[in-house]
Amino acid sequence: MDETSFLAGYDPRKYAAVAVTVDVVALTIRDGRLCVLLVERGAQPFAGRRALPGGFVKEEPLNAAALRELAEETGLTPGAGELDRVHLEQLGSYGDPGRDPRMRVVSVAYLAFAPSLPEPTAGSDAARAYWVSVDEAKDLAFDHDTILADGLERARGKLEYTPLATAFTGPEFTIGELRQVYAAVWGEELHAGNFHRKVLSVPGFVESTGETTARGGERGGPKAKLYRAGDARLLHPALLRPTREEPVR
Amino acid sequence: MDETSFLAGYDPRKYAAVAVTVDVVALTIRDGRLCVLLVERGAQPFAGRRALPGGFVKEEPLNAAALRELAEETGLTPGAGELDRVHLEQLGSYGDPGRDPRMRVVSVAYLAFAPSLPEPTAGSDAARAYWVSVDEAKDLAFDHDTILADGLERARGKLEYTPLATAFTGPEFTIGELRQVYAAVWGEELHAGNFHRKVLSVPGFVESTGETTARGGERGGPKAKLYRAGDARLLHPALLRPTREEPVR
DNA sequence: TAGGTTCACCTCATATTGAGTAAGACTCGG
DNA sequence: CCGAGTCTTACTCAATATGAGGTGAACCTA
Repeated sequence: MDETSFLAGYDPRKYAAVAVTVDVVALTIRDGRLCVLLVERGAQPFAGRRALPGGFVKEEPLNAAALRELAEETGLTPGAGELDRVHLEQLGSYGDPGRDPRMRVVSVAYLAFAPSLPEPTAGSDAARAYWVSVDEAKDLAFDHDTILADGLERARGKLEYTPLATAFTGPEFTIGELRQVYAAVWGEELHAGNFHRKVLSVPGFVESTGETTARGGERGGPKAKLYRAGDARLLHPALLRPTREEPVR
Repeated sequence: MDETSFLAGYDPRKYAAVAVTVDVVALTIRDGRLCVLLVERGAQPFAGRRALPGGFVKEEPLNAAALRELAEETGLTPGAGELDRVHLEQLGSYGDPGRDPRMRVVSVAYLAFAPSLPEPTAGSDAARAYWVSVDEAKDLAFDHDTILADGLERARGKLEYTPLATAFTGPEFTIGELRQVYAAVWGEELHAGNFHRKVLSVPGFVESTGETTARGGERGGPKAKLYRAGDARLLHPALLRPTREEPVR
């Protein structure tokens, strides 16, 4: 059988007993705290419970579906530049039978890093969406607790060996702001002097704009130099998390 | 319409035009070369082309589907212990429209590390499967070239910060054998003295059995001490690849 | 037995890190 | 306007990790 006649007699519906969705772990930093975008579910199952934003994949690539869902829930429009600075990467797929009580659903999870975005405005799909500190994001619907935990662990690791912390800041930032991103994601303070030395010593991590902030910090301190993201895609050597005591056994 | 209302009263057979498969990048080391398990496709599309082993997901978890496909293609039986030492992890999902000419197929790719396994025996499903040096694994069906490349990059990275190199060896191994695993996966020789020092200095990487090999190496040299895998799940500090010259920009 | 190979150590120079100190520049509250 | 407190930036110093190379003895094959 040649390929043409094979395709002609092929019935896709024969195999399709599985639905494919995308779920998005969208992270941002608000007031120095790492936050995740959640939606309130309106219908069964898990009605009233919070969940990660997501939905069915249409005739589009998987990452396009994730970006579309993110745009719909935040009320921001892709293509208008608002989501250009969002970093999006695939996290993994979750497809255990029974993870959705109605049918077999395989969900492709995505991880997004966003600069501080506005609170989703009412009046749209996004009305049910809001940012929640990751510490308070528990008891989510489906297996979204697991997906969120995996996303957080991935994010923490990514900050070690990639310059993606800059995806959480504005286009220009100070070393202190960058340090606060690391502190929020890792959940611990960093030694300011060593961090400063390290960031400037890794080639391609940041580049100076030659400018400084117009004012000092809110609580004092001198004007800080401004930087923008460099062209490195990997940090070498990496910026390792402070002593995780013993390595995971 | 949100996910919930969409799913209510949903008949998957009626609408779903998407199928879910698993594909497996199974790696092993044969004669000092990193090899991947490929199958020869017998049916359209891509009949006669080589492809990664894989197939449709049944009523089972995704990782179980991957292990089942691996077992079917190698002729080994899960549960009989032969596949117990195989490390299996999810690599990622590939779902671009058009990647399969028949219909929308989302494939969840898995990465497997196996000790040197026998050549798949004829007479079974596995008759069409064989190990191929990764250097010669090109022009695969579907987007399997991309999946393989992603798997190789993941494997190379995993060796840096996890003790998974031991998944390529037998239960007991010498430091030299372990070094050859790294050399095969990374594609470059390592400094024997420094490697030896490093492996023994990382807590939990390997533990001594107190035994030595019965004979020296085939080409000379003293009997080597034997080790088994330790209980660490992460290497700290990591065992970094030799200078990748400039970091990836 | 000769020659080459490998293992298990070792040294030494250089990088990198964690911790602490310090000089100024700046803010805010009084 | 003053003083207390904050923050940036830069420095030192010790401990640790890495890259390169060397040594002696065990062991193989020829």
